[in-house]
Amino acid sequence: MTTPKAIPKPSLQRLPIYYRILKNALEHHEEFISSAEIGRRAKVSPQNVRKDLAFLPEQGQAGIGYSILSLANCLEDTLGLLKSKDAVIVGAGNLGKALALYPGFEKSGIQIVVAFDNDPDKVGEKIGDIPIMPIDKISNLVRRMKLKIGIITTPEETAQEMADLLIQGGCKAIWNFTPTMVKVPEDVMVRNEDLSMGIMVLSHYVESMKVINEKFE
Amino acid sequence: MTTPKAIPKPSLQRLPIYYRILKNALEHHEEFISSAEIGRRAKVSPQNVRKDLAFLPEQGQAGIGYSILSLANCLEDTLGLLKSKDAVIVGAGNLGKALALYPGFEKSGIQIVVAFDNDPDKVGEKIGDIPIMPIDKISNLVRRMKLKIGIITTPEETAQEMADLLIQGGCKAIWNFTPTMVKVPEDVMVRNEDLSMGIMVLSHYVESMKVINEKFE
DNA sequence: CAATCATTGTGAAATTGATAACAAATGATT
DNA sequence: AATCATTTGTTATCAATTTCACAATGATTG
Repeated sequence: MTTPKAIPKPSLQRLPIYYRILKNALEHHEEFISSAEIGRRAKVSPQNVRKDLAFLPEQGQAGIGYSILSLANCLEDTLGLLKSKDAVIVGAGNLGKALALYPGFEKSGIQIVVAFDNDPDKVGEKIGDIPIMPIDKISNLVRRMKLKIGIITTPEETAQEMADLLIQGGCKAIWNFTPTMVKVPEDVMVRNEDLSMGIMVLSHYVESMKVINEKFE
Repeated sequence: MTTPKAIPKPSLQRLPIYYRILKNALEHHEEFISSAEIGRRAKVSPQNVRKDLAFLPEQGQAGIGYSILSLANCLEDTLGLLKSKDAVIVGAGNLGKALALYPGFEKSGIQIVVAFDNDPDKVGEKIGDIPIMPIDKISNLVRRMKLKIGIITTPEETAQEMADLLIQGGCKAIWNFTPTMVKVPEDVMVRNEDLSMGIMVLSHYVESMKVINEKFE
């Protein structure tokens, strides 16, 4: 009934940072934390932290701050970290392997349950405990296992094709590590994580700084 | 004298997307492209595309659009993709290896020239052609080789330490793949690429969608 | 060659996000 | 019990970004 007002993207992207800080604080047996302290650690202004947290049902206590435990639980709920979710990786190259073995996913409740590759040498092998299957099984398996999250780390030429197969199988969220922008229906979320884009931005910064420095050197 | 007005961050982050689209169009032997078409492919409004491109020296032609070749060249210049730049990876784990071998960097003019790790078994080995050196050599080597770009893929506990060493050696841009927010001086750009953050955002989407779907199922 | 069409560049308006400011709440202190 | 310092939630303000609207421009057409 009361649509829980959608969280704006910038806020949503900061929530995982706060979550990380809270988990860390918990390990140090802290109990309460102020927006000022969260802000210091996350490099965000305290006001901004409070604004972000205002989107959550959890409330802070004036004079005290936020209960770290409650807030962390609340974030786990909001970010959907509690229910463990299964995901699939398409492309068992270096990047695919690295992601499959990335320890951070488990902490986020993500479990990679299967990988796909078209290389016959790889099919049948395993990445850790994760079996590698041929790509013509994608749709079927994704559907049968009710997987909703697909990660694409193939060469860019096949990215769209792989995305189509995943969606055909019922995937609703796609994490695309290739430089192509894959096209998806309205109801599917795609996050393009083109790594060379990141390097271009850094590259621009280093370049533009050189210009400035040349004046002074 | 005339400071070439700094490009706002949101615009800067879209430029690599446009660049990718232009390169793609070039391969299809297209010659001119309109802001509307770029926008369609990049999922950005045409006005916004024009505003972004207005930060570049390159101009479009009314009635025709932008010369794809000129604009691509201009972007290569602006993003510093022409001049090859050397970079360093700290942390020769799975992710570090995957990045070191990632083919996309070369296209962006980035060359990984050396990796560092504290594991004595890894030191002395190579990732492709890239030698792995002990971390106590970071500052020295970075300084001697005048490296400006550092990529951190160590466990999160050591991230800050590694960043400090890189900066001590003269690095001006740091790409941090650990979940920690590293602190850096004003003149150093840091890009935090916490992968588990990405998955949390997707995870949130899948969760929030479930709520909606449950109403209809 | 005039009229039309597609498309850019840009100033103004609207929206969105961030910061500042402050009343209300809470525990600590005197 | 009263006061003080701390810290939240919220409203108002400010800044950045995006969208809107349209005049200006150059190609195309009859």
